Amino acid sequence: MFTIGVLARRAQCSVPAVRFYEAQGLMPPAERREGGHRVYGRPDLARLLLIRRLRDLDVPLDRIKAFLKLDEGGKPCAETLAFFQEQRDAIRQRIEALRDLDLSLSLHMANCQSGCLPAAKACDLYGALST
Amino acid sequence: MFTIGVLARRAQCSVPAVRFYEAQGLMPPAERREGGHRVYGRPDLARLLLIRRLRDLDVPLDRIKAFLKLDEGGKPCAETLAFFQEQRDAIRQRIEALRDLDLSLSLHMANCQSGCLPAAKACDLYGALST
DNA sequence: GTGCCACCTCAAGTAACTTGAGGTTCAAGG
DNA sequence: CCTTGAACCTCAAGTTACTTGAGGTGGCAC
Repeated sequence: MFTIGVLARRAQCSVPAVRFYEAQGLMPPAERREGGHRVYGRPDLARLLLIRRLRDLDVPLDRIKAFLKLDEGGKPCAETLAFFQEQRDAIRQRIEALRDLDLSLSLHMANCQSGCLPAAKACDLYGALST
Repeated sequence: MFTIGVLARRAQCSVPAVRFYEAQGLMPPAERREGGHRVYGRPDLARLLLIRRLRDLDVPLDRIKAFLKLDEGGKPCAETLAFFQEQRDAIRQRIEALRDLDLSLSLHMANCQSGCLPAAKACDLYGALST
C-alpha cells in the first residue's frame, strides 16, 4: 500500500499523469484514505507500468483502454496475442525507420567532415537529409 | 515550380501542415501567384523534407527552427555536426529501448502460448510487461 | 460559362499531458 | 499539543503539433 507519489516514481511517470489516467478510465478509481488521499497496491502498479510501456510505443490511450477492458473481460489469449504481435510489427518498422535516418545522418556527417573542415564554411544542410 | 499540394505530397505531409510551418516561421513566407496561391521551388522541398525528417525523430519545432536559423547564418560545420551527433545518439537510445520492449513482448507471447492454449483462459497480462 | 477541384483564411478541435492557483492532510520535530 | 513543510487534493487553463471545419476564391477542362 503506497501513495500516488510512490506509485508515480515506480512507474517513471508524473503524479498528475496518474490522476489523468484515472480520469480517463485507464486506471480504476483509486481507494482513498480518510483525508481523501489516494492509496495504491501492487496490482495498480502493474497496470500503470503496462500503460506506460504501451505509451512508450505510442499506442494511443483509447487503444490501451480498449485493450485493458478486453483483458478484464477475461478474453482468451488469441486477441491478446494478436495485439502484442501488432505492437511487435510496429516496433520493427520503427527500428527500420530509425536505422534509415541514422544512415543518412552519418552520410551527411562524413560529407560535412571532408568538405567543410578546411575552411569554416557552412555545411550543405538541405542536400543531406532530403535525398 | 509547383503548388502546395504537390509539395506536401512529395514531403509526405499534409497541406495544412505546410501552411502551419510557414506560420510558425519554419518555412519562409511562400511566393504567391496573382490569385494568392502559394508557389514553391526545389529549395522549399529540400527544407520541408529536412523538417519532416527531424520531426520523425521527435525533434520539437522550436529546436528545428533554431537549427535552421543557425544554418542560414552560415555557421561553421562544428555546430551542425554537433546537432547531428546529438540526433544520432537519440536514435541509438530509442532503438535500444524498442528492442527491450520487443524482447519483453516476445517473452510474454511465449509464456502465453504455452500457458493458455489448452484452455481458453485469459493471459496473465500485467505480469508480462511490468517486470 | 459552368463545373469542379485545389486553393485561400480563420477559428475551433484534438491528444496527452503539464502547469498553476488555491486549499487540505499528514508525519515529524520541538 | 502544536506547528511546519512536503505531499496531497481539485479544477481550470496552457502547451505542442497539428487536424478539421466553415465559408469563400482561383484556375483549368469541357
